[in-house]
Amino acid sequence: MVSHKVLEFGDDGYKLPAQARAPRSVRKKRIYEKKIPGDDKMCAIDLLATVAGSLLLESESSVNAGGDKCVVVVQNTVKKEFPAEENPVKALPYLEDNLYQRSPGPCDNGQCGFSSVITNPNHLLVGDKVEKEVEGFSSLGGSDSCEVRNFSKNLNPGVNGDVKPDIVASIGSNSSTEVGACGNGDPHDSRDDVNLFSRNDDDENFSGYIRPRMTRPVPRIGDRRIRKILASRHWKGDAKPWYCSKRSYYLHHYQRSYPIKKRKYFDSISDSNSDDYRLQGKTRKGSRTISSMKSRNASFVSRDHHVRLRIKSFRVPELFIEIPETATVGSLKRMVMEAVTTILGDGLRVGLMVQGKKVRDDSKTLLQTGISEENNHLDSLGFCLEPNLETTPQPLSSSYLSEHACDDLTLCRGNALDSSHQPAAPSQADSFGKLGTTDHSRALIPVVSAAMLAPRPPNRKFKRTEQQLAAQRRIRRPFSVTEVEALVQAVEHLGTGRWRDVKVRAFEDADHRTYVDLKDKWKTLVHTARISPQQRRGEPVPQELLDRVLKAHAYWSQHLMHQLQTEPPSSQVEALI
DNA sequence: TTTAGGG
DNA sequence: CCCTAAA
Repeated sequence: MVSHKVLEFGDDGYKLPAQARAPRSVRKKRIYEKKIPGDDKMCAIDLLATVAGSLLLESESSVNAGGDKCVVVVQNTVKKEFPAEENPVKALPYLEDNLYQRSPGPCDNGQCGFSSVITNPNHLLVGDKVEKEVEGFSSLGGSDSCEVRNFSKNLNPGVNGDVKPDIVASIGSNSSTEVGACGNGDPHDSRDDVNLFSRNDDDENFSGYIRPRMTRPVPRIGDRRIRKILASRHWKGDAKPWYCSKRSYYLHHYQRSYPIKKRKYFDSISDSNSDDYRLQGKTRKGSRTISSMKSRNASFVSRDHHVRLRIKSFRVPELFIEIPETATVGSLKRMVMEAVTTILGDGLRVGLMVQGKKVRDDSKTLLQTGISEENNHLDSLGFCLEPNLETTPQPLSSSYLSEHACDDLTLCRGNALDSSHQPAAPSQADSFGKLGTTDHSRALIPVVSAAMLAPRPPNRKFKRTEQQLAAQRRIRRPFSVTEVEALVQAVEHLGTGRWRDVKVRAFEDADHRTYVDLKDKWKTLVHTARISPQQRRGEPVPQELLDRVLKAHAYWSQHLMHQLQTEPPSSQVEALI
């Protein structure tokens, strides 16, 4: 028999219902062993999404909050509040700063992730199509729902030219797999930020957002966990959302930025990408801080009532790959690629959570939803990426991708490269702007855009679904006579209603046998014992064992009462046997 | 998370 | 083995 190695990538801390999604291997650990602290945070495939929202209150000038990889700007622009001819002009400087005035950052290995730009339809903040977009919005009748306009902007220092779509996965000690964006985490571009950094992180739960990250290469495969398991699911598409827990809050006042970061569930993550999120268990305090700051600075309230959010990096969920030891490295790579591609290509949609509740009504305004600087709901805002299981094809033609996505790309690039629009810090623009733009960002945009915007090719989808099913299904593992013996013995003692105990008692070390498996096996054993030997299939089970099965089954059928209590007296068990 | 049952 | 309603 060929043994398999199950490579486990990633641990986002996003948890799915164990029984529903978690790979059996993981599930088993969680259920029976419970030995690994934090293991419960493992999620199966759950894709991605680490999202951090950051609130930015209005600021006249640029805010170089960019300390991290991804930037998402959401603006709840309302038409009447923002005359078409005015908004873009105002917004542009800000955005440009945020998106492009970044240091190349620690992406020295050239592996940058992507960031997202979310903006109102009438408020395309990037690119030379602003006016057009605004006009278009006007005709939309003031829809204020946000939509993803572009999805990816990362800085790739020093690299020019075409770069193929690339996904960077960082595999850390925490098994975090992340489509990371990096390379824009440099603080140099903001003096105010520097001040922030001088601040003690332990103080007030602040963490200098723009603190330079350690230049650790994103992909770290060295300490990934490799668990040898006989069976494990590959990964499974699921409707469960991958909630994001990372959040960052930024309050910007004039030229200052006051990054406030909070972190709720990712304390265990040690990846450098998350270094600046270390605010263990201080979420509440952080919120208070925000409030106090707001009260102290009335001007924090945006004149334009914009809500600015920052979403940092979307993660690729944990991947589980089962592959024979004899497989080639190449095949392993292909498997990983396939898994990642499947995740990204299977269609994603953005979910929004406000105060723990999902906001499904896309027509609501941010104000109505409570996403506003005027209230405290900001600290409970979260985005998540979830699989788009809709069967209905999205109204986007396939050409959308090839054209519009590229347009967006072009927009980003063009703007990014053009530093002349950046009044706030031209020098910085010169320093990093030209370097940092695009290549990598561009690399990821197509992928992500495709995932976000493109309709899934029906045929391909179907095919993949089948593939997934095949990949998900655990391999069949017929019970050996030895196993049957162990099962029968355990049931004789414990009864037929305590499969968990049976598991612990007799199959503790059999990772691939869940209590459900044992229950199922018992069921088939009983059935097998009742049918004629001619009708039985598979490896024959000794009649002696089948007899015990029937005997035990009969016994426990008569002792359901006791079953819940304790084992029957050994004498009875003896008699039973 | 487990159990209990149908698929 | 899978999927899930229930507890």
